Amino acid sequence: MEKHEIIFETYLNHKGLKYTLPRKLILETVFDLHMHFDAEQLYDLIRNISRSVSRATVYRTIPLLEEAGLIQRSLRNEARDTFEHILGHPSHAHWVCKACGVVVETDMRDVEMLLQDKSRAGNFTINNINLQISGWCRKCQRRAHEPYRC
Amino acid sequence: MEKHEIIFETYLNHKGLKYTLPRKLILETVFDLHMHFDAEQLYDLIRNISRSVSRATVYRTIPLLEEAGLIQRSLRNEARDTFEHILGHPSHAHWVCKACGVVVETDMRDVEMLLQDKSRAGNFTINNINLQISGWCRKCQRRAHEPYRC
DNA sequence: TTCCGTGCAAAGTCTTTGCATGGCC
DNA sequence: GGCCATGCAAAGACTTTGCACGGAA
Repeated sequence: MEKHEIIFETYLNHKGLKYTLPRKLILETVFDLHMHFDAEQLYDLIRNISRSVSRATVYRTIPLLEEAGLIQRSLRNEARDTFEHILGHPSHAHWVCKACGVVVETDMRDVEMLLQDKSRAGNFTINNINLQISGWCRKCQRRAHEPYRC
Repeated sequence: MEKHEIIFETYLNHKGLKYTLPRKLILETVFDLHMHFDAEQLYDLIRNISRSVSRATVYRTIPLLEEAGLIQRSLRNEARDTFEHILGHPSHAHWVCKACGVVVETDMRDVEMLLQDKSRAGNFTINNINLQISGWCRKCQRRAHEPYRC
């Protein structure tokens, strides 16, 4: 049994809930997926595996995964809430290009150390960090210097 | 005329759009408000001033303010998109307590400098930075050490 | 028996859009 | 006239919920 499964099952037990097949399928799909996702994408992927998981269950399971510390809310894409799994995923920043939309992730352990210091000073216990930088990527640089991109 | 007005009007002109009264009221309300807001709150506030601005206009103006670089999307609160104005507002981090929901802002110019270095290395032009740290505040510390908050 | 889980469809909430009107150049 | 702005109401897009059935302890 993989680590994320153990965590999820432990979490569910603590809450008096059960590690059922639909929940198992959702968890596995999330951890097979090495990218951001939204509820609909998750639902589609699971549908490919099994017809027996409903959209409602997907929506109901997402907050559980969040509470268990396995996924976190991420950049909002268009109108949809998006998430990413965070187990064994070192802290990273998202650099989002406002012109072409490309998202690049970079390590941010240095930033994290800085924040850990601050959190000690402020008596705050960090659970997770979400750092998003928007601007213009190398390719779109030129456009960034125009007054307003039209 | 205040700085944000000049910026907005200039932006609108560049796009061939007009700095109308509803847009003026919305802009002013946003800059009078020193906190995060969502479309509905903004609409309510403007309603107190004038009956003559519709919800649709508020929703249509928000993306313009965003494009003009005057506001930015922020933490998503419940189901609503939220924003904050960013002119003359030094970069700051949001510390969000997962237990009580309190949000504290702190300076993050040091983090910003670090990121500026990285952006130069990666040939990325930063437009703005959104840093959100979730965890538990001083008061809710104890709960943070329980296995799962119920 | 009791409590939890799930699917389905309906309801809800926030946001976007179509259309007709009205103003400005 | 041509273009843009706006209100209103309708439509859309996601997400949440009510309800009834089914299953495990």
